[in-house]
Amino acid sequence: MNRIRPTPGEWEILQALWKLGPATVREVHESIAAERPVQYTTTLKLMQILAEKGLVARDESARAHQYRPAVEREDLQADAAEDLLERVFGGSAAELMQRALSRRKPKKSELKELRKTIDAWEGRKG
Amino acid sequence: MNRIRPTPGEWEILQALWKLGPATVREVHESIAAERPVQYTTTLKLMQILAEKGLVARDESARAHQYRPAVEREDLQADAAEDLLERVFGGSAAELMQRALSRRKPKKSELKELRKTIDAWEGRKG
DNA sequence: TGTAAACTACGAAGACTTTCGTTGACAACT
DNA sequence: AGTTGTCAACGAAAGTCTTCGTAGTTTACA
Repeated sequence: MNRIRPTPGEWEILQALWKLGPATVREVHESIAAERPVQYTTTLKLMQILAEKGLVARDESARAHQYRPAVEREDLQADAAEDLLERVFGGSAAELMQRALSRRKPKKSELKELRKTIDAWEGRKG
Repeated sequence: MNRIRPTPGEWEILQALWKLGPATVREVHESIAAERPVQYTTTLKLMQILAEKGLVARDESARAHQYRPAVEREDLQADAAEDLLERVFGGSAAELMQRALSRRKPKKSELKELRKTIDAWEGRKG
């Protein structure tokens, strides 16, 4: 029940790690710096904090440490989604869905995918 | 494009105001204090901050000021949902959906409602 | 060997958030 | 009039988050 709530900065690092696979600070930093201006030591610090918190693991055998996520992406995503669902949508998934797409004119393919997700549920359980 | 991001404490107040309708600090406070322990002045301070930020309006003509939301609930919810969608789910609504319900065994009625929401979209636009 | 480059570690500033105590005004009651 | 209760305003402490500079170490190489 106790949710892990990475900060926005921490999410950014984690997303980069999931995208890159095990990576050094330098690699993560360049991935992020391609999107927005940020100093190397800022990225480093965030990654050290994540390591302290146990959200990433690191291999220190090489001089440039290798980092990798130490938690399942799906679990963190579920934590985040549930948190929003409860705090902001009073538990109504339909409302969450509706608001998430309300300003966005979802594509047909997206709707199809959503339908498929729901079908999978229906099949799995009532 | 610039999203309004109430803090968790601010959300709590806003939810109470949407539930209660225009209300005094005392009323909001008692609604919240029924859920968790909190001092009156804490609630007051949050509401003053919300007023400063323009997220609530207040009528000061009576001694006990009357507060009401000054922004649309739907807009704030959309801001919050979009933020999560982008930051955590890379824009994939289907994944958001899936994670939001993954540990929850959604009820049939809930799935039906979701389907209805999607149908509404399909009808409104492709 | 000595200088430059690449790293990690560390600390700290500045902003934001939450929480609450204190103060002073006003009101109600005795 | 004096005491008690309710209210808004304010300030400030404690915690968190982001950001970056500085220091010190190791590696590369001229």
